[in-house]
Amino acid sequence: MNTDNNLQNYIDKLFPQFEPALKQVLIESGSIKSFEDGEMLMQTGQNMRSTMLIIEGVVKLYREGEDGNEFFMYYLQPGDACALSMICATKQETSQVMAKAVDSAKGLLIPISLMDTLMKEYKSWYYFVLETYRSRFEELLSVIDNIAFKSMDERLDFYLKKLYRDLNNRMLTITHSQIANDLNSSREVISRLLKKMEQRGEVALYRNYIEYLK
Amino acid sequence: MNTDNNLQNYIDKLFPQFEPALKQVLIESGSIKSFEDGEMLMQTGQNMRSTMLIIEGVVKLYREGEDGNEFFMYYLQPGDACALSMICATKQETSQVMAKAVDSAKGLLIPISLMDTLMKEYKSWYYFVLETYRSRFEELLSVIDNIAFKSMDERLDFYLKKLYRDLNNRMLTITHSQIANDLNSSREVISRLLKKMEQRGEVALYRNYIEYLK
DNA sequence: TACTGTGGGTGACTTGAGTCACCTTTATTG
DNA sequence: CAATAAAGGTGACTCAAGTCACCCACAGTA
Repeated sequence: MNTDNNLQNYIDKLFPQFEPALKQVLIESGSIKSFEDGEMLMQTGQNMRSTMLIIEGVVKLYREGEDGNEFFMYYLQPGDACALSMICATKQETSQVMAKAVDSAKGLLIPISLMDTLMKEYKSWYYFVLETYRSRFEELLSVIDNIAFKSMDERLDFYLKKLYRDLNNRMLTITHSQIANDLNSSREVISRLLKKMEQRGEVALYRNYIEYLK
Repeated sequence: MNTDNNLQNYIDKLFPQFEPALKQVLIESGSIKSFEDGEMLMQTGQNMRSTMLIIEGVVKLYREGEDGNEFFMYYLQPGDACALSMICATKQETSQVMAKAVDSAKGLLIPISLMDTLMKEYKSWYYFVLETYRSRFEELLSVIDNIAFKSMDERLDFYLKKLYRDLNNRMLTITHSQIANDLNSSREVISRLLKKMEQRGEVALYRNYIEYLK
């Protein structure tokens, strides 16, 4: 299945802005790796040997607290790259975050040894990397806004909206305790806030999923 | 005062890793700008025409809430660069944060038109930029850790420790309400927590300044 | 069908932190 | 020196959010 042809298709579709020579290098040197539903792509403290471009599925990025808490940061979509893997790869640093596949996902692994050359030789790669940094940085800033300035009900609404947009589906298959986990809150609190949202007609609640109506 | 000779000294001292040719370019194309105590170097929404290296003083980075709240993120020291100005400069984006001079500060402005060339031509610049991204990204992650997982007293301790380390002085000339501002809390809360820290012998409290003892 | 595990609901309670009102101390300045 | 402003202290109150205990509903399965 993972023929060169297959990879070529992915790259053409997801990275149309890359120049042909760059695409060729990626096809020759990159390798596809598949991840099962819920599998970790990256763990806190893990050493990084390659940078990764997401080509299928959705990847969830978490920050891990000292006591094992998880805190959801953002999703990566096909066409996105892990900003941290790019930065850390160059410096041989270890990961500061956890990445988990939502459903199953596929990534294109690029050996770190290539990074310097790609940056130098291919303008479209250079801009892609900068844009990756910029958008992840902004995403982090909006995360900070939320936890610094907003209360739980606003954060919950923001979270559901992000879920709806990033997964492009009003039916959010998620349980209350998963949400509580992602927001570092507790199930009861989330349940109560969801009920209030339902009373305001912003969501409809079902077992194991939520319909987002805003 | 701002002779080429002066700038040469700054660059030699703060960026010894830069190759001579790069230093020469920076001297020829950069310009020094001075900021007074408390002056803004950057405002939310402002357009960026140049990237900035800090060469004197300390710069405080804030995130601004919708209702005008400020939330302190981190300090920049001489030898640091503003990561956001680097990223946004390339994309002609507007600033997402506020930067304020602590005491007086000096910055070396580099026109954005130079960025692409510098990245391509000078390896030491390229690594400098990547390292800037990486360290700011990590700083943001630790900010998230703090507000997501920690309670006010831990955040206060973390804040004071950062102040002590970054300004390299146990005597922290800051008022309780300034701290409250930076942590997006209120003066009374900070005063009470400080008093508890004092009782544990972790700080000594005076009018207008705090001695950090840990 | 009865058993069991998971998702979700709910009332009662606790607590960290923000707010309000009002006070004292200290520094500045006309 | 009196007036004023800013820094800081304190008790009382409020409230969002976390915790505890216990409940029911539903689905899978033995």
